[in-house]
Amino acid sequence: MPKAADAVAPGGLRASALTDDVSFLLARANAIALAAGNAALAPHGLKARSYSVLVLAAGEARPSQRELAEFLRLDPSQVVSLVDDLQSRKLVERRPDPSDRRANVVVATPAGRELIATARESARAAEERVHAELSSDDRETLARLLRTLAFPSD
Amino acid sequence: MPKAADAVAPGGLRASALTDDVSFLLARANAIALAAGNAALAPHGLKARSYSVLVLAAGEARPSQRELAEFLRLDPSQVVSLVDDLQSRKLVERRPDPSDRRANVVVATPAGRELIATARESARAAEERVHAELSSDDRETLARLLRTLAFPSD
DNA sequence: CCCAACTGTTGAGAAAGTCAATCATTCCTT
DNA sequence: AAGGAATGATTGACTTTCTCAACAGTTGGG
Repeated sequence: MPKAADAVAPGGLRASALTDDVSFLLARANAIALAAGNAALAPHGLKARSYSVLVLAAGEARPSQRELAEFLRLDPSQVVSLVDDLQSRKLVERRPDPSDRRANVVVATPAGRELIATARESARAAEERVHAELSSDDRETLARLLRTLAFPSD
Repeated sequence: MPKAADAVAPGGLRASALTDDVSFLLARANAIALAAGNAALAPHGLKARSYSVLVLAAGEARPSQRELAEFLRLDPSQVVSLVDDLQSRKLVERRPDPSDRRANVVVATPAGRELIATARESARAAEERVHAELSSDDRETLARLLRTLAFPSD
């Protein structure tokens, strides 16, 4: 049994109760990944948030703002300013949803798709750095497990 | 009744590019776990942040504020107000580090330990709800994989 | 014995999150 | 078909959290 006071200082907290707490590990891993992602996206004038919106707007799904809010777990008002910003930079357009005139469909412009293409590279490189110590199998199972947490009741 | 086109709308984003992005899954899973944790801790007058500090202060490690900041990935000034708050509620004490008079060691009071004992139950119950769809093995491997992300270079 | 580096603290400003109110539209009920 | 309830987007106010720079006291190496 190692004395409490011994290996305490530099990594002493590593043996703490929180190290077994999945929520804490989730928070810390997320903080690291987020910082790396934001740093990698900054040269493109994006953050993780705006990058996510842009990716979704460039996809097939034609999401409304409410759907973006739900998917990204943001307040609808946050989506407003996120889309405002992207739209003012001509990366994204608000189109009226033909089937519901209350809703806006958010679609990436050609410029937006162009930016995504290059930004995605930076994002991928950053993620690669963060996951450097995980095998390809590990990454796959991690993605699977996180998916069941992120989207319950499957 | 949903129309045919709505098959895309509600869950349409689930097939999006982000669903394979581990960083995004990390962010969303964390948001869910954090919300559940904060809700569960609120009745005890705690949030995830203050709970973490209290748990670490109640452990063996006798952390300094700088160590808390590093471990929790917070700015040192955030730790100041976090500890200020807990100290004002007599849950935690600042003790001068005998080996370095610049540093404070943060230690839980008996009242703090008492609170942790009950709060931990709520936290554990909340985590149980979040992880309901994961097997015990899955939780173990998830913890292991997250640990290598959260604490690189092991 | 200095000087650079480090700890905790304060304060200011930016960013992010929360919440209620409003308008236009749609859905439901009768 | 008309009414009212519910929904999507937006605004604005407010709180919380983040980020930084500056500063005093302390430490340790050259």
